[in-house]
Amino acid sequence: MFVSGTPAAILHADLDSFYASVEQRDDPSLRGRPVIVGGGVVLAASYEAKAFGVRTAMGGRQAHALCPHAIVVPPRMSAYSAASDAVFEVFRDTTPLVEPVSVDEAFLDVSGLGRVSGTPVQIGARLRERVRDEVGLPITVGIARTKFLAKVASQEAKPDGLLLVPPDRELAFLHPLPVRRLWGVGAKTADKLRAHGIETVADVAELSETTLGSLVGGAMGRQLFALSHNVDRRRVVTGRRRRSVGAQRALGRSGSSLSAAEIDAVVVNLVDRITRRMRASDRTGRTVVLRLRFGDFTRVTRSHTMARATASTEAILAAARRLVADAGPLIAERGLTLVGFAVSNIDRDGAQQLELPFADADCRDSLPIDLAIDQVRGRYGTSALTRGVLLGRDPGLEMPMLPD
DNA sequence: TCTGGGGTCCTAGGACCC
DNA sequence: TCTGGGGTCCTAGGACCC
Repeated sequence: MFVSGTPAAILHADLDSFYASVEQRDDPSLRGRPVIVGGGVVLAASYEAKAFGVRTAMGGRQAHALCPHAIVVPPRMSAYSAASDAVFEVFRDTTPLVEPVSVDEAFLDVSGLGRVSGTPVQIGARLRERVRDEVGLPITVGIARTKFLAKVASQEAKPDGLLLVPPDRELAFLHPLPVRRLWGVGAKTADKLRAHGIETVADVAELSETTLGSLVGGAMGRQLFALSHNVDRRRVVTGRRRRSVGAQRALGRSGSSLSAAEIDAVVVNLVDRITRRMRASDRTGRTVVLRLRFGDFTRVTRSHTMARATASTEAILAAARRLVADAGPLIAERGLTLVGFAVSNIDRDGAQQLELPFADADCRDSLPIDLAIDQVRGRYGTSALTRGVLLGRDPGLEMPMLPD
């Protein structure tokens, strides 16, 4: 039996109106005034703008109607990226157990830091002070025993707040909340639940797992059942690997009139951006996904899986062009308003390439580990997998034992 | 409400294999 | 000639998140 001296304590740290706060930090004339970052669409709004009903992802025209005196500034992505790095430095200085959620948000496991750093509330308060003093940004911290409760706590505490959910108050805190607060419940699922008279977390908690599953699908049903009963066993995990790398470009109304050559130029640019990022982060991928949005705002995806993982612009561009060519009739028929690509099936071990210790020429190629396993299995049978040792950049790595 | 850019995960059907 | 069950991979779409 595992006995821990201190109860689990998880912090959810979430920067407030991140992009807009960076703009207000860097330009004092924007402080205290409604600020909108973005042009056609609101990327971020300061709390002064939010007070007028302006929301993230809202169209620019609507935002202007709600708050005509707002100051609209173009996004400065590199400034946000630098600010994010500085904030994450404070996070990692607080505890090594940091799980990034996005540029402006992370979970921190501070269980067991008690003797060194104080109570979770003291740690959270100090974190907020440091981010304000050292980076100049407001940040909200939610503290609880689980990730889900910590996240809900930070949402409740915004802006610029700190909220602890005490272990003996968890259900009282959770049950009155609207279903939208449950992780994974968006507009569609909330509508579905409302149609059955389910409005709050307490309502969800009255249903059986089977009933929930029949309403919203198996996996979602299990998740809602667990969360509504305050069961969340997810750990704070560090070093999570990205599973896809993508880029997209909205073309506006003029997109429909683009020539094939103009579309190709966009395709080349997108693929170039993606493959640069893949090489910079030492990653390779096997599946190229094309994303299209049309004049009527319907969307489709098309994908192609290559024989081996790569970060080569040439190889990925060739696959990308083929996908676009195959979608030609659809594009001609419906008119294009957005084109994007993602490369997924990212090598599980990053860009680690391994050589097989077998004689065949094409088996001596450098292969991603997954593909190497497939090749060995196909060529020599499963038993070879338990004997072999792979050679390559990591010479000591043993072949994984497979269940069969 | 007239819609950006970056991601994650789940579902479901078909092909293929044993 | 007709047939079962289990598994993996690929493709496409959808919902959701920040």
